[in-house]
Amino acid sequence: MGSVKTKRMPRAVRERQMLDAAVQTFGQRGYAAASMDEIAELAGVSKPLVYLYLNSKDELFTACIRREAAALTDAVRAGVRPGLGADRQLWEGLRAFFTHTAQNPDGWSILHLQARTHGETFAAEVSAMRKEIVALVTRLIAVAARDGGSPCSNEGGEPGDHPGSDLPEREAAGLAEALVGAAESLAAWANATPGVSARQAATTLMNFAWAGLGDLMEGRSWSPPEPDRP
Amino acid sequence: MGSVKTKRMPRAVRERQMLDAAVQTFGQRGYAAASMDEIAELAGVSKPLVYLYLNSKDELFTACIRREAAALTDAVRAGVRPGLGADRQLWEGLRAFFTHTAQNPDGWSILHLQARTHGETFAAEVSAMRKEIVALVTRLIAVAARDGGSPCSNEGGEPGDHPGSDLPEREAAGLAEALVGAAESLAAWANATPGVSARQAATTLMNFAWAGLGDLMEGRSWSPPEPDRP
Amino acid sequence: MGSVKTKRMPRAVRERQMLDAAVQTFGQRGYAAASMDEIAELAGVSKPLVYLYLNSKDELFTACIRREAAALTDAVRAGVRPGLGADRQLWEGLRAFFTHTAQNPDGWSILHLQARTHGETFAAEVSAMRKEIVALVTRLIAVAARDGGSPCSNEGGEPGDHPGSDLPEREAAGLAEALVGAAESLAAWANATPGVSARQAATTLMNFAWAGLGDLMEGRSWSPPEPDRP
Amino acid sequence: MGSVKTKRMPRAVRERQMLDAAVQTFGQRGYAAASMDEIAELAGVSKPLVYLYLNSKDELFTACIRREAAALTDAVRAGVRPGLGADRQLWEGLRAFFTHTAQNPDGWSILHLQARTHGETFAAEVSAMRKEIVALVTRLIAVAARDGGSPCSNEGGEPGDHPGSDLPEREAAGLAEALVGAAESLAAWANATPGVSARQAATTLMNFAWAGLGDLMEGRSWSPPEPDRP
DNA sequence: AATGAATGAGTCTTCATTCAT
DNA sequence: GATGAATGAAGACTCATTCAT
Repeated sequence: MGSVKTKRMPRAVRERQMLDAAVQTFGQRGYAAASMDEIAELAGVSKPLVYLYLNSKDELFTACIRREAAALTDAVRAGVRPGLGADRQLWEGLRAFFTHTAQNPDGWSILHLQARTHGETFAAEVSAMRKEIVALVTRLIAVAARDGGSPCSNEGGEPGDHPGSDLPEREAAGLAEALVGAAESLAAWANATPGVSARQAATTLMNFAWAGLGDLMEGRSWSPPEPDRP
Repeated sequence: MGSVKTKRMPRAVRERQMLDAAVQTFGQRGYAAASMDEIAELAGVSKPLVYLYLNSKDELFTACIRREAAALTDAVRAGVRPGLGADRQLWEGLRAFFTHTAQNPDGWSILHLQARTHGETFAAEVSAMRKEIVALVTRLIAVAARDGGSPCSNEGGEPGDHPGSDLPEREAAGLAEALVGAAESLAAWANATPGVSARQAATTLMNFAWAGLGDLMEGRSWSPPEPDRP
Repeated sequence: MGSVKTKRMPRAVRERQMLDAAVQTFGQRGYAAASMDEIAELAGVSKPLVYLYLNSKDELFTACIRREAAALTDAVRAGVRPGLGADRQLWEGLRAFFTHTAQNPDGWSILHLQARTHGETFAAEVSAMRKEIVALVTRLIAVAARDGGSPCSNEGGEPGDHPGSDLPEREAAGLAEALVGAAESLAAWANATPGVSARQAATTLMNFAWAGLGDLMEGRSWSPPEPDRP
Repeated sequence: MGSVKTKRMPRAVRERQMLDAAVQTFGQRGYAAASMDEIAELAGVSKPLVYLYLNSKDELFTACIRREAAALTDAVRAGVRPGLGADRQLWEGLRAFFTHTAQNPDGWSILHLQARTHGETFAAEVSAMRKEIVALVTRLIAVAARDGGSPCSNEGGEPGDHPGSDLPEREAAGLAEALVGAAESLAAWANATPGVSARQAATTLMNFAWAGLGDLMEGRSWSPPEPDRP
């Protein structure tokens, strides 16, 4: 059904078809609710062939996760070119992220939702990728903080203008985590809200985040009220 | 096993035991992987009784979602008391959120992960709650924008200082979405990182978000570079 | 089919029915060729019930082996009453053995054939039983050897007549092994040859074995020709 | 893997390789548990080739049985040379038997265990071979009985010494059956017990059997006690 | 109010077997 | 002479769900 039932194709091609079908099915139904029968039919293949090539439901799912994770990180990394200023890098990275997730909703569902809900093994697989991205963002934030790059400016900012407040390690990690979380959430929102483009989602997030980061680095920070009983 | 097998308890009590067991099981295993057998055993009841009271797996899951959603929104709303300044309201809301999710990891897992991965019906249930919270946050943002509340200040800010730039409807929604997403992400991070308290998570998020919102309302916004080909 | 489909029976009864059906099916088809479907149907039960009570094909098979092994050893031991002379004991044991195997061909098939051909685990289960019987026979032989019981006589033999040649340990074990093997083989033969009763099979084996043992103990033994090069 | 993958070999050779692989696999795993995949891989051939040469799993198994049965009977017959005395013939036959089974454990497993547990068709195949051997032994016993060969003597015995009690047909058959069964059992025992050679196994059995036969032929026979009610 | 007994339907997985080249 | 590609059929096992008591 999923594709014209052409027989006798080289293994590599068939394997790709199967992964495509699997990503779609897992992404829409979830790991447990997806049946191997359904995947096989969608791939235009008999079930035994799926097993011959991919061994088990577990391995098939893992293969999906790996493929989609690689595709996503590749896309993001392709955006973040080291030559640019920190804000520009972040902007491009976000844009790549929103574009990719918008174009691969099933893959994104696998990474963002499905893999996290079905056993530590799968979750760990995604965790690795997420950590990589969080680290990348953390680095960008740290660079911005060091350069003191007035992040409100569009340009990279003349380095050395302000010394930049060295953000504590964990603080930066927390910020990166928040930013990535915000991005993940916006991705879903953008996909679900008609008329919101990847560009717009990225802009919203940049506005939200970069200004806050700027203030932070310049020492203007929000501090909580006295802990309950003064 | 789950509890001492006391016979003949009033229905309300039994029902609570079942929901407790169900939340725990669904939260940890996921909807599909959780078995009615396991839930019944954990509740210390026979399976037919679970069906007698809650009719089906679907309804049981829905009941869990509703209960946990109500508990979470109640907790958050209890924090956000209308009398305070917008920033203080946001701060208290976030603190309540992080505290509640830290204390109810299984319930949070159901709302954040499980319900979203198993069919539109369940997702819609959570969506309703989420929208409520996003609306609440959107309102806070709008208020701050109108009041022009320099959100950097700890206090509500003297209203009327600046007129406040009316944020476009969708922009506000996007920001709220981002903020909620960031909060969700930080909740997981705080739960998983030893030594990060609900207070700290809330502070991090306030720092991240409030300044950005402030800049935004004062017209200082980040704008994207020329769309590739001018 | 196997029995009138009466519903709602106490667990113990149903379990017996299942074991009966399993012994019959495993005994006739072999472990691998027997299907759980077939067993369930023969037992007049649905497959899930078989799994509920007996957990898995492996455990079901093991349960069959244990039950049949116990039944066989019980039968043999009931025959071999310690009060009698060694030859009489052997005779009664053999008769019990041939009688039991003739009446329980499926059980005997499981012990003698099926269990030995499907994995060490099952084989070990039977091995234990077989060792027990071989030990019992070995003991009888040793007693006869000590008493010097002229085994040709019908009576227990006046003990002390001849001192009896202490057979070497391994020699006795080999003899016992041979005797048990001969018995096993004769059991099949008796079952397959119409008109051969358990009594006759036992008599044939006693004639075959007892005299040889007697000669052996009295020192008259057959010795092999010169090893190859005369 | 099973052998260096040399291409384009004459059919006879390939067929032998396949049978070798099949005997090994069937012997160790049993008919049902052995997979054609495994056999093909072990033979270093693709599966279709196995089918091209041997048609089906059934036929392949049958071919194994036939080959191994022929090898075993050939070996035994080569030992039993008609010129010798009956006891010597038996001795040589047994020695050949134990030697061959020790050297071809997989083939022996097929004949002794596997073929008997998987359907009448296969069992019949082995049965034929077994009958041949039992007949051979029966003949030896009959000859010994006629010659009155005091079977305790090492030599053929002077014919005509005692007239020899004509053993009833069935009696002889039963004895032969017992002897063959004992041999089969001892073969397994010898294979499993380190330090027991084919020679020793044969000696043990000769001691066990020949003396008994001797007594029998000289009229000294064991007779059962009165049938229950004296 | 509560449960032991029971099952229909479906899922993952494997295997003997065949084409097309 | 030989194989990579492919499948129909079947089997072990599980689960949500219901009776009869």
